[in-house]
Amino acid sequence: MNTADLLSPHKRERRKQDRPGELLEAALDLFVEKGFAATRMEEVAARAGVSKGTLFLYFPSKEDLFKAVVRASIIEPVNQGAVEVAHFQGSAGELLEWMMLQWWHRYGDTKASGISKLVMSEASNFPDLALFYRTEVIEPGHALVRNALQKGIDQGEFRAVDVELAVHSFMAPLLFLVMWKHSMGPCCPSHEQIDPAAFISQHAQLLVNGLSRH
Amino acid sequence: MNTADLLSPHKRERRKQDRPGELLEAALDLFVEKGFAATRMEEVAARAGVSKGTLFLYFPSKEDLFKAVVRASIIEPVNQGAVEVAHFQGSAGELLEWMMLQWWHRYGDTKASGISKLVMSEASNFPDLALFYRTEVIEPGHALVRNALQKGIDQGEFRAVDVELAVHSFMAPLLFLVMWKHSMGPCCPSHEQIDPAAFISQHAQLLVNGLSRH
Amino acid sequence: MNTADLLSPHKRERRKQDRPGELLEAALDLFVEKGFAATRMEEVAARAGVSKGTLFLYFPSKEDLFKAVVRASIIEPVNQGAVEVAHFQGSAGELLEWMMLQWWHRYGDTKASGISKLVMSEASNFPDLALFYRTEVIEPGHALVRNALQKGIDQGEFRAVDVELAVHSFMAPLLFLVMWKHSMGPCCPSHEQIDPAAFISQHAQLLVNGLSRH
Amino acid sequence: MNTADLLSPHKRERRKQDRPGELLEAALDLFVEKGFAATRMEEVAARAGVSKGTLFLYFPSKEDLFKAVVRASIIEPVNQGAVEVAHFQGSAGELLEWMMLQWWHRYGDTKASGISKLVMSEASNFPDLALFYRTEVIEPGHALVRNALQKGIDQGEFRAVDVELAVHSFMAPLLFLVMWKHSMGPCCPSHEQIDPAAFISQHAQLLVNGLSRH
DNA sequence: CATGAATGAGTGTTCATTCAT
DNA sequence: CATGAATGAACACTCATTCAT
Repeated sequence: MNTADLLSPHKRERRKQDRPGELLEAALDLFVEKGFAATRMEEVAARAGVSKGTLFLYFPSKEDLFKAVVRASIIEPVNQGAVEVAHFQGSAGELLEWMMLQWWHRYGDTKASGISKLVMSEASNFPDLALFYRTEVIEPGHALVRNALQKGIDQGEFRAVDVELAVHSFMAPLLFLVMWKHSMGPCCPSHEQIDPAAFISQHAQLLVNGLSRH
Repeated sequence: MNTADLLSPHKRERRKQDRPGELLEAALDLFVEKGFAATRMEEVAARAGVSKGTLFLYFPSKEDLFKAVVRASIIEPVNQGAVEVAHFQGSAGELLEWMMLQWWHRYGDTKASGISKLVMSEASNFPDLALFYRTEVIEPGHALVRNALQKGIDQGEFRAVDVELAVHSFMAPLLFLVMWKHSMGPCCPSHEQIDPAAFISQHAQLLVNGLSRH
Repeated sequence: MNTADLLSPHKRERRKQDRPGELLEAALDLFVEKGFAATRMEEVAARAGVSKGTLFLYFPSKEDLFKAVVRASIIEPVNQGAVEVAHFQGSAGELLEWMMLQWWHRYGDTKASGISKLVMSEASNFPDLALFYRTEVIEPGHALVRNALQKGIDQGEFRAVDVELAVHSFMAPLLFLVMWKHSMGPCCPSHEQIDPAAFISQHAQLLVNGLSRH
Repeated sequence: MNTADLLSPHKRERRKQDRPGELLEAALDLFVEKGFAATRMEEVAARAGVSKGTLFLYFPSKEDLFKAVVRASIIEPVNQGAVEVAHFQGSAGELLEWMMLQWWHRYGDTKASGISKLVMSEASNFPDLALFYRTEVIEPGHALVRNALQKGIDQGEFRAVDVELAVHSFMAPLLFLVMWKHSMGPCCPSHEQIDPAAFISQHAQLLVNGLSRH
């Protein structure tokens, strides 16, 4: 046992405990990059530095691995978001712009956003996954936006638009950015790339402006 | 020879000319429904009522078939759109709302829109297809929107926003609708479905309102 | 009908009569070049300028075509040889050398020699063809050589060697040349090519010299 | 664990190490018997007692398997030959006859000689294999014969013939025997079979006699 | 727990052969 | 007779999954 081992004891043991996480990490990368079908179990195992057999020790099938990846990658960010929104100080318009930018920085600009692309891409082949995603991610997310909008309307800051539809007006550009980033983005020359922060800012201002009584 | 034969002579010959179209139709259905990888060539052939060999007679490989489906399904709507826009009479704001609704009725609400979802889902596996799609579909489409926006700005109807970003604000909800329709949509209970026309109308009005000088 | 047609009347008709020959010609080329399995019926038809269906009109199967090619390409040269040998004037040694050179110029150096390579390559898959080849080609050929050798022995020009074995000593280099020409030859740099005439000459002289009483 | 296991421990492991050899053995049999195209991978696997997948675990494609068979079957005999020739005592004539007989017993009369027939049959479809064969097999073999001939000439035992051509005079009957054995041989009645040793002996003597100064 | 050799069902693709026109 | 569109059996190759070690 050398110095390094002394400084980080139980190295091997910690490794073992992280196994599932490392496998999910590797799988997320590959699923996002190549889609479900084009991702080979052996490649996932190789990227995680284990053998093919070990991967099946933790996840009984490719489909299970896929679902586990989606479930594991999704839950955390959503909960975080709810907490932070609660502490926001400012007008409803400011809140909405802030939420969109936060969403991008905390999730959209993250590797984890790849699973949104994944779910949208593969939902028709995995209906139960789509259901899970809607329940755990979309609904809570929509609720946050819905509340902010409703607050703006109730306070007389916004006009009395259809809140449900307005929610989608706020989510659409975010999901669009995510899809773009994971599909067409890599194929575009740099001068045609979208600047996410600038786009979100302007889009939010257009919407807030459009919503506002004048 | 019976009456039917007299009315449609050369049954086999007529069949032959329609083959490519019938095959592309069947392939579109299946690709949209199950994605590229999960679609089997034999199933495509079967749905078109021919044998596996016949399919390969017209398309030398699965990838070629896929690309042909994309090209065939997309080129028509794009060209149509450009023509119709040219004849529109009205303000820039009215034009934009009209364009969005038209896009939905002519393309988004059509089976063909499934290939937009397909391309976004599979772009990373078919880089050349992504390039084609960007060049032949996205760019022309963006140009139409860009012109409408610029006209509105030039005429003093709109504020001087970043046109490039505003283009995405107009496209995002349309692509979002398409993705939703082909992924989450089928899993949602009817009362949570999005009413596309209503959503587009309100979104367009929010944007136009947000863009307008007051 | 134009002048050309007047000069060569029945052009189409003559064409029809030659069909089998043209098909066999095309098939010979391809079989020799690529072997039985790698030759596609469609390619044979294309080279002969007819459709695939027409080819099957004349030869009921690929195997039949192959056998017909072999049979057609073989019979002629052998008969020719026998006639010419009968008129040769000179010693047994001179006759043998002359026969070998003639064999090369009349057959080995000809496209038709490709079928010898073919037969040797594919004999195990077409036993009946091997039998036919042995009966129609090898036996008559051997008989000519055998006679020449026996004559030399009877006349006291040659020593009393085993004639049957000596026949093979005369044939081996010729068949070797044919195989070489159709297999390794095309892959060899020119400076390593064998000069057939020089080789045959020296080989014949070595054999005749070795056979001779001194 | 029983006695058998103690005597041959790690049964599976031993199996694994032998796999490539067993597969090459099975493939050699079938390639020689049926040619490259007519040999099915599944049959090779079956003959080696493994599944189709296992075969592809060791050889990535049919072509690779074929090339591996050629290399494995040929390299050994060639190296062996070179060593043995170095120890030969006797005249150049005796050496040449001995070399021919050795070639037959060590290689020609062996299953491995089937690949010489294979290479000649398939060379045009596998140009790189032909190159390999020429470099690794033909050239070294020719060098041995060339040296023996040159030695005989230098020592005054042989006349000053063209050595390069004489080399072919020695190789031709050997290759002829191999081709015969694998093509026409099996179709011939026993009384027409060639006695290889007798044929080689007489051919060698004819050549040596023909080469000698008298 | 971990390994990696082995499996075999599944799929894209080819091509000899048929037959309606 | 000639055509060429259509067929479907056959085969190379892949990869998720298993299991003896």
